[in-house]
Amino acid sequence: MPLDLQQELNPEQYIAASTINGPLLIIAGAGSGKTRMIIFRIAHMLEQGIPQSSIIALTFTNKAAREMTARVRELTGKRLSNLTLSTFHAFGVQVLRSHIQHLGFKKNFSIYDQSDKISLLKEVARELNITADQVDFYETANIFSAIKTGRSGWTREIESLKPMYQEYQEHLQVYNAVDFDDLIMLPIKLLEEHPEVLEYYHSRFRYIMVDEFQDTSLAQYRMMKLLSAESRNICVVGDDDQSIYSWRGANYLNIVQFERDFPERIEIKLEQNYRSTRHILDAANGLISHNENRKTKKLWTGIEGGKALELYYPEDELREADFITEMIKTLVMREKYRYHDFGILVRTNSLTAVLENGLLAENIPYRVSGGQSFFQRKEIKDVIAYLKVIANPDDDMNLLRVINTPRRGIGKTTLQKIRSIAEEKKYSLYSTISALRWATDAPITAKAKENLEEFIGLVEYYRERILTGKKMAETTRSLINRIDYWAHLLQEHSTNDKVARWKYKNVGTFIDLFERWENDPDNLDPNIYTYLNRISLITRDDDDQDEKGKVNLMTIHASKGLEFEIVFLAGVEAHLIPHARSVEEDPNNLEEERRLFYVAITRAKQKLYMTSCLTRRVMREITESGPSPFLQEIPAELIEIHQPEEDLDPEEVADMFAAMKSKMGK
DNA sequence: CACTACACATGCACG
DNA sequence: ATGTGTAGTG
Repeated sequence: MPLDLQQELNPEQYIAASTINGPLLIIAGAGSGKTRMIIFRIAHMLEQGIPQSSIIALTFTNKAAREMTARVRELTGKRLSNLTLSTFHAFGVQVLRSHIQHLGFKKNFSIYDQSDKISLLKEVARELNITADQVDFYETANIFSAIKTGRSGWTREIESLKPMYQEYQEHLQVYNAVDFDDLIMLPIKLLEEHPEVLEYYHSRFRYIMVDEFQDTSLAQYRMMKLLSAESRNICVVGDDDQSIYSWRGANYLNIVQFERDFPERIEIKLEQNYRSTRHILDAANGLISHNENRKTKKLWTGIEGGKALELYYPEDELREADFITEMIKTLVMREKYRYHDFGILVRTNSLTAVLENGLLAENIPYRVSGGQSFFQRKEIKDVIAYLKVIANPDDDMNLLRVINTPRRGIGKTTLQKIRSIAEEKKYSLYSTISALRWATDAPITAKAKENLEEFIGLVEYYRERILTGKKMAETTRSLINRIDYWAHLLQEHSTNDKVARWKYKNVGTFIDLFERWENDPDNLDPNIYTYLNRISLITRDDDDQDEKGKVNLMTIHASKGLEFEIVFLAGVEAHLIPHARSVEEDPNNLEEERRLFYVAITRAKQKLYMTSCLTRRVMREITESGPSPFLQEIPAELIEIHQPEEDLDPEEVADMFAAMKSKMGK
């Protein structure tokens, strides 16, 4: 049955979905049916006879990519093995897998995440005799990222970090490892410096789409521009008002740049909102109109009426949690809402703990997104580190992680000696150790040498088996037994074997996941490299078990793209939103903070409750808290304000104090 | 020389 | 709560 685009879409969506040639800029407001339009656009292209292999659609998260693939498959009923629908980073990995040898890396390269990166920086600092109190590694990592992606250059104040940067880059090369920024920058390098690579991608991808365009970085923009240089069939979809990732390099000015680079573009605005009531939308419009750097647009909705927004002033964060849980219970009971109809949004992750406690105390089922991802857990990272060393023995960071996990009698002194040899010869640790086996004058004790040989033997034995690509999960299980990881956990948590058991269970779950992936018939290329690349790209918001029947607790950032019948926005306070640190860093961030508030409001379909605490405990200290200045930018008639109770007599204060104390005690 | 226990500081806004 | 650095032990 052919698609009837005109029937399925509104007039603007229809033009957006049916215009497939030439550059196209789509400004899609919150809740305007953007994803649906994209799905139909892809389906329409396929129906027009464009081969799957010519289409590439780039998204921001794996989750979005997965959902879109599923929906296109559903709509077209086609198998989509040749359609490229992935994140920029996953596409980058794909490019590197095929062409990285041009850049002096081997195909079995490791991908370093933020924590690997920081370990490497520490290692580099050690070698340059820089101590931890001289540099902030976290900050340095961010500076290096900005340098690498071309967001900033070497200014005088950071010039002293230059040797460290060079050393960092050299180490990556020796370890045959790339960091997250390299996943974008190295493909750009390949496209720019190797004409045959550029030609290959030009002839392959004739139709390019980019979703969440407002969140693309300068580097990603360059990549996408390179890809579309020849065909000029480039469609970008975004909303400048929802650009909230500038700290990760996102630059909504790419929208302006696009208009310059593609003057022949067609521009379409999707302004009908299908999500929220008038009240909510008017509040959002009122707020965002205070931003100066934006494309003018006016969202409208056909959903009339609705209720006013409500603002409460709880005494402190414990009362805030009480208020929210009470309200949820009441609404579930009286108005037959389900738990999954509620979203509780916060500006920072640290605010979730108290709210979580409140939900727990009231037996309200909930799920938190964010926090540590499964793959970031220590015990999982240990197993992954073994696999990474097996896949790429030159990967020093992961080798250092596993060489003494569990303890095998290879201590500081021995390692220090090997490190200095490795550094001198510009070898990886693994090759240094391997070479040491034959050396008669090795400057290490016989015992240490024996231990090292045993370790190398272990890696080699498992490497051989894993690289066959058969029964990899089973082999991993055997490895975990062989090193007696269970004993290691027990010893590490000698006071609390519950923790040890829990962690061991996680390891089991990880291997089961690996096994399922390995045996998936849709998986065309089950080998250790593709698996490691895949899990390196998984981020925290990617768990797709969208559990029904649970209240959703998350940061505003994590809520982008989601919607809830009822939204609670907690901590609507002066130093939290706009976040003090953000504005302090750069006053221009104020507009981004406002966009963040805008995103929060527009998640709500029917009702928005906001809470602003009078006092809040931040790291031991109780601080006074004022309401967020953004509240005044929402038209007053849209908000119902519940003033705090004032002039408490001393007795009441004492009672409150006691109540607070007893709460904190549990 | 490896390993343990203990003191001590940090907690890194958002992925 | 967590990691990191250090002094003491076998």
